[in-house]
Amino acid sequence: MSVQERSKSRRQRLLDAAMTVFTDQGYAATPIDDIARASDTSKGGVYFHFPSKQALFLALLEESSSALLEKVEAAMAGEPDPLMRGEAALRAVFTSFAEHRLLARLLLVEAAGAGRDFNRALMEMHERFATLIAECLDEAVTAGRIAPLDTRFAARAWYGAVNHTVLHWLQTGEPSDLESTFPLLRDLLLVGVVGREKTWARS
Amino acid sequence: MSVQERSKSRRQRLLDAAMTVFTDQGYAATPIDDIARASDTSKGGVYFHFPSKQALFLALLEESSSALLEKVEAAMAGEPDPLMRGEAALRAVFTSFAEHRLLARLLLVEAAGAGRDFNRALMEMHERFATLIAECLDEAVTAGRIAPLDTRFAARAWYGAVNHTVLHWLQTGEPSDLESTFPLLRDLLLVGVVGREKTWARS
DNA sequence: TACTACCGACCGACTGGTCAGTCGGTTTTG
DNA sequence: CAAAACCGACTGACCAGTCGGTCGGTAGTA
Repeated sequence: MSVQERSKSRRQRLLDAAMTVFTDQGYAATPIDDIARASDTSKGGVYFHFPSKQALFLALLEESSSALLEKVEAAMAGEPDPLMRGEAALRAVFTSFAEHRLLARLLLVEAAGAGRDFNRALMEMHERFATLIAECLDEAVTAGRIAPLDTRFAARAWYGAVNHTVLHWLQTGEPSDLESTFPLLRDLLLVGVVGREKTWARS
Repeated sequence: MSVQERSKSRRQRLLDAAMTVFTDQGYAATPIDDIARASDTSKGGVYFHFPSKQALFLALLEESSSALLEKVEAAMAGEPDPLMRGEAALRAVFTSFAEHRLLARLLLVEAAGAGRDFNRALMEMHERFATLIAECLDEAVTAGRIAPLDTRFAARAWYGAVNHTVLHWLQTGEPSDLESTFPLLRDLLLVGVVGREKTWARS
């Protein structure tokens, strides 16, 4: 294996370990040594790849949220209808979190209370997601599919509803199958925007 | 002032200072000495009233959320109609947060990422609020005002939407007048439950 | 009233442990 | 060999919690 490849895989190992340990113990309560041990490397190795503990956490946040965002955009790409696209986005977030508990914990729990610097980064991420939804709503308004409204605001409310539902699942484990709640939530949210009489033609 | 009175006011001074300092710097980043200084007392004094830093934070959480809950319940007490009562509850949460930024920051930001032990306490608090809403919805269903649905689930989604809206306001300061978004949010949420054709008779 | 004995509230210097970040040395690769 | 990657002992700062001590008030006594 070349040096660059080795280095890259090292870096990835570190991020993976950081994900596990940070989400298990929380940012503040996690010593760098734990990450070094969990990644089967060393403290010096961590500091070779990342300038500080904070930078490591930030990189982890960045990497994770970008991956999620890509997944969501991919899911949306297939749908021509704006409302369908919105639904697809929401569903993608849902299923991703359901599959990756740690990701959910990282983005929704740990990042929130880890300090001022992280809050800003986290909020930016939330806004990126909200923007995707808002754009769908905008298009739907333009197309006359739904009545005009403050789409950014509605998008954030949606997103908040999703987050809190996932959060509840994270903390209590209920419902055991997170994805089963998706249709419930989708209907609740969509009706709020399109009105009951036009509700999704679906089960 | 009697000894007991003095002691009680001392304790309150400590909680007030803790509120200020914790919400400013975050739980982990706040040394007890800072709270001692901010309350114009001493480290020993803090540990006389609270067995540990964690216990102090927990007491603060408990006290704050209980106060908020009482306010909400008081607001609900006046309304005979279940849907009105739900609206009143939501509005009370909204206005309380708008008036007390620090309270919002404590309950929605700091408590979230301060560690496992706190998450449980926080979740319990969220559930208490969600229960209030769910009970309104249940009554409304029984009265035939709205179609049957998983009311606990809907209540949590509502609550999440509110939280995220407040959170966004906290972090960005937009909109400058938080309470102005209440009608917007209320309509969005209520329509999701009652359907558009029955929407609140109001502006 | 005056004097004393006592006690709960409070103080802050100190301790023991922890941990982010450093640095001189070692290994691996090209 | 040179350079990049990596290691882990070490340092300095920081901080939760402790503990011996002070002080103001209160109760008991005469």
